[in-house]
Amino acid sequence: MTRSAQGGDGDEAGLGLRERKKRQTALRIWRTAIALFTERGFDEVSVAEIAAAAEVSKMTVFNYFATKEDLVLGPMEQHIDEPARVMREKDPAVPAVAALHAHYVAALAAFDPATGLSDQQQVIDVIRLIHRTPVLALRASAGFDAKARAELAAELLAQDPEHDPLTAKAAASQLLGIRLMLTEKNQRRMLAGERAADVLPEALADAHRAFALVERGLGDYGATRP
Amino acid sequence: MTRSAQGGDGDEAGLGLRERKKRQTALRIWRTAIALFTERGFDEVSVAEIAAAAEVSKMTVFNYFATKEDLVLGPMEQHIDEPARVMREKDPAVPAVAALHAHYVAALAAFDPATGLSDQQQVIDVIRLIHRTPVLALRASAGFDAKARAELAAELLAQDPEHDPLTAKAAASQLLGIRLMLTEKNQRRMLAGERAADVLPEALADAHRAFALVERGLGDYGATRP
DNA sequence: AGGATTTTTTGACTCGGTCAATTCTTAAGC
DNA sequence: GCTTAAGAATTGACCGAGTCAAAAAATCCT
Repeated sequence: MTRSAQGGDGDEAGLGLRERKKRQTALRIWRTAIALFTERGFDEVSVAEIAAAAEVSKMTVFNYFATKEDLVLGPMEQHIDEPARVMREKDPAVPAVAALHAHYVAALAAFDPATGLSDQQQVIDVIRLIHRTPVLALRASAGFDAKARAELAAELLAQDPEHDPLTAKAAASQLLGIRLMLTEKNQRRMLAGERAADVLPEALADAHRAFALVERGLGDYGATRP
Repeated sequence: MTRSAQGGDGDEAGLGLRERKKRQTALRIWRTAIALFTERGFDEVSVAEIAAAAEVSKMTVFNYFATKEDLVLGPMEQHIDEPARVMREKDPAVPAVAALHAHYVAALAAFDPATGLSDQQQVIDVIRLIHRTPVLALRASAGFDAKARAELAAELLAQDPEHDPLTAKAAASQLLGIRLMLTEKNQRRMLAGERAADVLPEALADAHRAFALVERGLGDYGATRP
């Protein structure tokens, strides 16, 4: 438990042989799993097979990844707290919608995989896998959202205790719902084979429209206009 | 005896012996499962135990309920299409927010279990079970929401093809997000032991505030006001 | 190097869920 | 009323995910 305190998080520098091997093993297992999954589908590959292909025992796989699903979703869970972080670090004079809007647009422009825009084959493979596997789709959209929503709501409340908890949760729900929806649309287009750069313009326009909708409200949406 | 129409059982009139027995078996299994779950927890009861207690075989349980989770969540899945139905049947001049707002308020006033307000012990037991069991909570909030959102978005689009799909999905996401949040708050208060009638006033006030927020938008929520 | 610590492996186990074949029950035809 | 065909329910065997305890192998520290 003594974490040799030298060196930052810089990939593998000065980490000790044990630590380095652990990372290598984890990475090997993960790569093997993704390769097998993309080749034959999530449900058609057993953990035992992955273990064999990665030349470890089944238990070792579960040692590194709590569940079979985490083999696919694990790497994404680091992005969960992003919205809350954006709120925490923003200029207090900037409204919540504007801050998250700006952050999302910046992520789009940088082709951050978390927005769904990415030309990396591995990213696309994982996205396809999630979309093809109901149980993964469920945990991806729901599991994340629940945690992210709670954190964002907590952050909103912490910043402005004048607001009541219900409003904070409602705001968090709306803001994250939009994000999720935009990301899903981008992902669908990437899966359809488009290039990220080609999708970007409409993705930006979509983001503007969607965030504006949240900012100004639904109004009389859904009613026939005279 | 052609069609033995005797039997004032209401539900099961004129259904044939076989059909009646099936329903009885399903009901017996369900009741047994809920009883065992509430007594000892979802994860601490095996399907084999439920089968034994209900005096059927394990296979028969899976015959009536596709998965163990469905033993708890199954009965709720009928309410999924409610929002889409409300939209379909509403006066075209009424905005979407207003229609769903009104419908939710009416459901609250009627102590519809789907709103979280209910004094029935069995309903509360199931709610507690879901809140206590992560995997159930996930499927309850997420699995439903995904399907309901898709249906509502489709209905919004069908009614007014002028609107673009993205806006429809965003609207559906916001409207259902609010519903879910309000319901969760009600459920938490019921689990805390309050009576539905006592919770109702604040639940109504919450609903008004939350739907108003969706109607008018977040605006500059989260920014420090001068 | 050598002992301590941690990781990996092994093998056995539980539980959810599926499958195929068999038995039992019910509905219907004679 | 008896037989027969259709469906349920059961049985038992099976698979995969995930857990556990203890043995075995690797790494770390002095």
